Amino acid sequence: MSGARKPSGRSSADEAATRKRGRSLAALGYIQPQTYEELRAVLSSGTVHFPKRLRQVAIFLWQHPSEVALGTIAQVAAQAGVQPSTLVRFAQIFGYSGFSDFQGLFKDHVKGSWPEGRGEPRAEAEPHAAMHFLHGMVGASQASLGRIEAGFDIESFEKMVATLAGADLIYVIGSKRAFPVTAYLSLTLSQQGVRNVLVDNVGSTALDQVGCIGSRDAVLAVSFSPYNSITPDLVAVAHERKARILTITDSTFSPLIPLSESWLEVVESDFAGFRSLAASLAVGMALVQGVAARRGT
Amino acid sequence: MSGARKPSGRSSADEAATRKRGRSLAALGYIQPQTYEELRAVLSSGTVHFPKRLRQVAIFLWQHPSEVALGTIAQVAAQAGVQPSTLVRFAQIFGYSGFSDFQGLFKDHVKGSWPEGRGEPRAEAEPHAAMHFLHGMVGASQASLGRIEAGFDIESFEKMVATLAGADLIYVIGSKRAFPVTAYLSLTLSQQGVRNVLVDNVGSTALDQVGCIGSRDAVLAVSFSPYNSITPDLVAVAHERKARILTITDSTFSPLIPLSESWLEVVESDFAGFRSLAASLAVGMALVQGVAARRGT
DNA sequence: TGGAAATTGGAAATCCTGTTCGAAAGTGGT
DNA sequence: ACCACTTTCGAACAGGATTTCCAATTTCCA
Repeated sequence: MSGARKPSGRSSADEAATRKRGRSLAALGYIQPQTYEELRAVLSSGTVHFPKRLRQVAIFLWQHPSEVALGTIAQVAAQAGVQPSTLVRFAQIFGYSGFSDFQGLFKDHVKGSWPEGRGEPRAEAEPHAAMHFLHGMVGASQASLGRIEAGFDIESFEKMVATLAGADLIYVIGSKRAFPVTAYLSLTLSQQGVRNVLVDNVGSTALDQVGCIGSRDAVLAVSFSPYNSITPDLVAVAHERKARILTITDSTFSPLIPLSESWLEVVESDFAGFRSLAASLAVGMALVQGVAARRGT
Repeated sequence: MSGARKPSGRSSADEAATRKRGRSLAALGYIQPQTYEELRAVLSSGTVHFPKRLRQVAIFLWQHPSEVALGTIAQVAAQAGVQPSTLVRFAQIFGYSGFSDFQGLFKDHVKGSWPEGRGEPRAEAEPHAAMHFLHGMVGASQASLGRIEAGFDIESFEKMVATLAGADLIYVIGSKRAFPVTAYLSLTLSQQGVRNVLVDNVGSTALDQVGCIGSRDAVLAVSFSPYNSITPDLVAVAHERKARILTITDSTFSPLIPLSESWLEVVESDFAGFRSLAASLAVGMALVQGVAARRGT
């Protein structure tokens, strides 16, 4: 619906609005912005002096484009602190027949900025394509980080620290995307003087390594979906050998959870299919610090 | 907004659906995914075998999340090539009362991945000591990320992408703290179909590996201070063999810079001696994406 | 300060969307 | 080949969302 603007309805509504309002804002000669960037340009030009409520709307549109794109008129109005009809009026000032039409601008923008994971790797049309992706990646990382602290399971965290600190030897396990995390965990643990084994499967010796795990050892496993790596297998072996399993994973569906004594959920955002590791690393560092602090005493 | 799912409505609808469908798909025990990542985890787990139309839906959801978030049910159905009611059924299988509820998942995801004026810098007091370090680590990561975009050297970035895209084979080099970064770089490059060699020095074969570098190859080196690792040596060898050297490092004093054709400075913050890798990873991902985009044509 | 014009708030009316339901078409097993 | 069951389709219905309209309020100018 909203994606396709109907030219017929627009022009008639436009005329009607202009006729009725006489020399009001609509007559100031704003042409209908055809893209989100055009709209931003108009809003930021500063030449427009809106009355109070409409200014409020403009500010909200500026600051929360995604809310506008995703929400219904009622939701947007509530968040902006205005009446739904005010939004419609705002849209009409810019020559649109109504809010839905106007909203299409925002939807298109969000859609366009959202590189679909699908086939066509659109040739970078814009010169700032590189910056845009970097920005998106930074945004994904920050989103991941921002989610950590809300609803963080401190209890599990404390239990994990205690178990790790009490363990004889710590095995750190993770493959594919999780491997960078485990590599850094292992490095920092060693730097803190905490003995550990990074199960990296070099030489395909991982199974033999975990075959040596004893009941006084702990396993720190990191695993993300899809859970098709060897990590679940390795952890299963460790579990059979009565090691204490501690897991960092990204959903409650992880096959590691039933095997784990404690676990933490860390959800990473992605941008265009490239996933952040920022949150997992931060949580991991916190674990290492906690363990080092306990051991150090 | 739609983000707030109504628990009351959900449970009753859930029960009703389960009762009616008997031992159909809905009874297989899928719990309602609460986040988009969880949903992806389920879909990618491969354990689910949908009938034809529903599989079609699953594939479309996977490939076009933004269309789902922004469109109406009719638009989504048309693009996916199914009936609107099929989408409703799909949503109900996962325990949602209908499509609107289900769509909220996608809206939240798009909103979350959208770098937007994040609201108020919530200044909640730390209720717990363990949280303090986590908070510090998150802060360090965010500080690192925040510094990237200011003063980012787009020109160098573009040159690096061009060189990498034109290279015959890419050698990725990094030790110690930089290793997690290079490991992830190598992984994502491979996933994008870009051939590369991760010089990990397993078996102390790194020098022999770089001894094979040719003049049409490129080296992507990541190095942080103190520069006392093996990385400068390896890069020096590569430089002698006329390979094109590209560097990500954390200061202009890095010994790699004189050897490099282009370089990027990425400064990471630390907290209590634990250094973030968030910025380096974000920049690295951007590089990979750029290379994949160029090669993809 | 008075009055006219512009702006705003709110409710009613309309349009459209999402959901439900029964029938038809597939599918697999005996 | 038949039967039971699942899946898909399409239309009717219900509910919400958007728009319109008018009264109330505010602003601005004389």
